Amino acid sequence: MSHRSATIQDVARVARVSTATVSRALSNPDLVADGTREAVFEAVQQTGYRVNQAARNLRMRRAAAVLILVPNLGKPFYSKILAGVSEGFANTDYAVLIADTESRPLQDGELAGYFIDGRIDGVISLDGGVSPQALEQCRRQGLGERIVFLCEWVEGADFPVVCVDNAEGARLAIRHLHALGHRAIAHVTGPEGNVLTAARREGMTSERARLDLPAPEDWIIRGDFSVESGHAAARKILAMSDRPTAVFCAADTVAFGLISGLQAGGLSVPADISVVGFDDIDMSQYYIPALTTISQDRHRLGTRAAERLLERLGNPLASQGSTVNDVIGVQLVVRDSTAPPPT
Amino acid sequence: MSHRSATIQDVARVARVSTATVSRALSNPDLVADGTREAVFEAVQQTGYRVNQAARNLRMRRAAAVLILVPNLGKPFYSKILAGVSEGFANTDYAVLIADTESRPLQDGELAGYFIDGRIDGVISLDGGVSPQALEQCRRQGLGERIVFLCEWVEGADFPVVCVDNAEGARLAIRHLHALGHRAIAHVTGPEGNVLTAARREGMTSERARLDLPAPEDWIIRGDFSVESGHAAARKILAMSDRPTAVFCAADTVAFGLISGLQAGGLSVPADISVVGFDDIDMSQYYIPALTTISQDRHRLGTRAAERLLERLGNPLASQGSTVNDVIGVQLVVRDSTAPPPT
DNA sequence: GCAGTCAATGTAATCCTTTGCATTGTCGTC
DNA sequence: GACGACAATGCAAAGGATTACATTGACTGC
Repeated sequence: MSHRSATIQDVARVARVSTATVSRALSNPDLVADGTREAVFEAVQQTGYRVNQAARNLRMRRAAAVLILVPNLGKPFYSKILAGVSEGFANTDYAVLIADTESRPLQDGELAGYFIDGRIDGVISLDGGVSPQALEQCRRQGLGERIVFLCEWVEGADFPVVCVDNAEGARLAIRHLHALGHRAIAHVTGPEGNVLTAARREGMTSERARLDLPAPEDWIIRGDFSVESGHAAARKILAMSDRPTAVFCAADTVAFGLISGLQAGGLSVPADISVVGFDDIDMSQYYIPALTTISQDRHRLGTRAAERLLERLGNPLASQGSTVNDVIGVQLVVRDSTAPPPT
Repeated sequence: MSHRSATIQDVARVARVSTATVSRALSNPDLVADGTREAVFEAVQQTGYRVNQAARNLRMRRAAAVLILVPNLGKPFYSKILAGVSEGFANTDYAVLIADTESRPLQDGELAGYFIDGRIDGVISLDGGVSPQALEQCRRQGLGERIVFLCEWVEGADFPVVCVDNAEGARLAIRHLHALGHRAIAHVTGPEGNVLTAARREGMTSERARLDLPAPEDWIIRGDFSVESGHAAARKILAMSDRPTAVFCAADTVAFGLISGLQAGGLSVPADISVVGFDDIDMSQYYIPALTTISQDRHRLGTRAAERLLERLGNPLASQGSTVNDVIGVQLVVRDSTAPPPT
C-alpha cells in the first residue's frame, strides 16, 4: 500500500530479472522465454504495475493521442460522428482529444505546435476552416501524413478526406421533389465559404438545370446550418410573390426552423409547401411532420476517419502523396414533409 | 531546418545559460534577471523551441489531461455541456479527453488505471452509472479529490456534484400544469436506476400529492430518455380508458416522441393533451408545437464542473472531505405545448 | 573590513521506459 | 573439440524537462 505506484524496477526486482526483460515481456512477449514471461506477468499482478505513459511517450517520441477538431460541439450533427471516431480508437492505445474550434479558434502555429510539443500524433479535422497557412506549416514539418479531414475539407490542400457525396445528396433531393411534380424548388444554403455549402448548392443547381426547372436568384436563400437561419428563411419565402412549392435545405436543423416558420406564417407542410433536409439527424424522424431528408451514416463516417488516420500513423510510408478520398454514399429517406405540390 | 525539434538544451546553448535558467525563465519568469529572461525568450524564438510535454509530464508526475466520461456522445443533450467543459479548460494546459461509456464501458479498475499510468489528472463524469467499486478503488488510491460528477451522480458515493435542481424542475412543471387547470397529470420517466429519473419522478409525485391530484399507478410510464420511449408512451396513453390531460416528460426528447405518437393517434397537442419536457435542448423551441419545458443552462453546467475540478486539482487540500454541491437553478419555459385542458 | 543576506545562476539528480549493444550459455556441425 | 549461430538476458544510455542543493557575487550593517 505504498503511496508511490509500482515502476518497472519494482516488477524487475520481484521477478528477479532486469527491467529490459520486463519491458520486452510486456511489449514483445516472444522475445523472452516462457518461464521468464510468466514470472514477469506474475510480478506485474503482484505489484499492480502499470506502464507510465509519460515515460513511455518520452522514450518512444510519440504522444499516444489524436486530436479531433470540431467546429461546434454544440451542434447535434457532430455527436454521432464523434461517437464513431471514439469507437474507432477504442481498441488502440490512442487517447482522443477533442477541441471546439468555435469556442476557441486555433492560434497561429498552434496545430503544428501540438505535434511538436508531443501532445498529439495525428489530427482528424471536422473543420474545413483550418487556415491554409497552418496546414502548410504542418506539411513543411513533415506532418502531412498525420492529418485527415472528415465531412469538411480545405479546398486546394491535398489531405485525405472522408466525407459523403454531398452533390449527389442534393441531386437526390431535387429528383425526389421533381418526381412528386414540383417545378418551383428553392434552396436554403449553409454558411458562405463552407465547402459543404458549395457542394450541396452545386448539386442542387446543376440538377435543377438538368431538369430544366426555373431558377430565379432569390430562390437561393443564404443560411448557416442553424435552426434560426431556417426560421429567417421562412419569413423571406412567405414574403415572396413568386413562391416556390418546395424547399431543399442544406441541413435538417435548417429545415426544422423553416417548417416552424412556415407554419407560423400560415403555410402547411407538406400540403402547401414541401421541405427536404440534409443529414438525417435523430430528431428528424420524430419531427412533425417527419422530415424527408438525405441520410448520411455519421457513425460510419467517424469510424472510417479513425481507420484512415490509424493506417497513416501506423505506416507513414503507405499511400504517400496520393490522396485517398473516401466517399460514403448517401440515401434519400422519404417521410412526411414532402408531397405533390398544391394544385 | 533540422528534423529534430529544439530541446531546452538548444535554447540554453543559444542563450548561453544553463537549462535550469531556461526552465525558470519560462515557467517562473520572476526568478531570473531581466536581461537573462530576454536572452532566453530571444533564443526560444530563434530555435522555435516548444516544451516537450512528455518530458515535463514525466518529471512533474502529472498528465496535463482530464477525462470526461459521457454516457452517450450521440445524444444532443450532451453536446452543449461538452462545449462548456471544453471551454472551461481552454485557458489551462489541460487536454480534454472524452470517452463514451456506452460504446465502450469502463473495465474493472480502468478508471484508477488511467490515473496510475499517468494518462489523466482528473475526471468529470456525466455518467452516474460508474461502478461503486471503481470509485472506491480510486478513493483508496487517494484519487477522491480528482473526481467531479456533472448532471448525474452516484448515490452514496461522496464526490462533488454539479447539477441542476431536478426535483424543483419537476415541481415547476406540475405547478404550471396545475395552474392551467390540469388535474390529471401523467409522467414518462427516464431509465430505471438513473438518479435523474428518481429525482424528477420524486419531484413530480411529491408536488402532485401536495396539490392533492389523482395519482393512479399507470400514469407513471417507464421511459428511458429516448425519442422512441416517448413514442411508445404515446401508445400506452392512447390505450388508456382513464386518460390524463397532461404529461410531464423526463426529457425533451421523450416529449418529442410522445407528441409525435399522440398526434399520429389523433390527439392534438396542446388542444387535447398538454406536454411538458425537461432540458430545453436547442430543438425544443422549434418543434411544432414549440415545447414547454424546464430549461437548464447546459453550457454553464459544463464550465462550472470544469472550474470545480480545476480548483481541486490546483489545491488538493481545499474543501477536503466535504462535498460541495453545486446546484444550478432551473427555469420553466412556457411555449406552445401546454394549454388549459379540454372542457 | 567582515559576517550575513539575498538574488541569480549553475550542477546534477530525478522522473520511468525502451532499446542498442554486450554477454552468456546451448547446440549443431565439421 | 573448436567454432559459429542463435536464443535469452543484462547493462547502460538515451529521451527532455524540473528542481533541490550548491555556488557565486554584490551589498548591508556594524
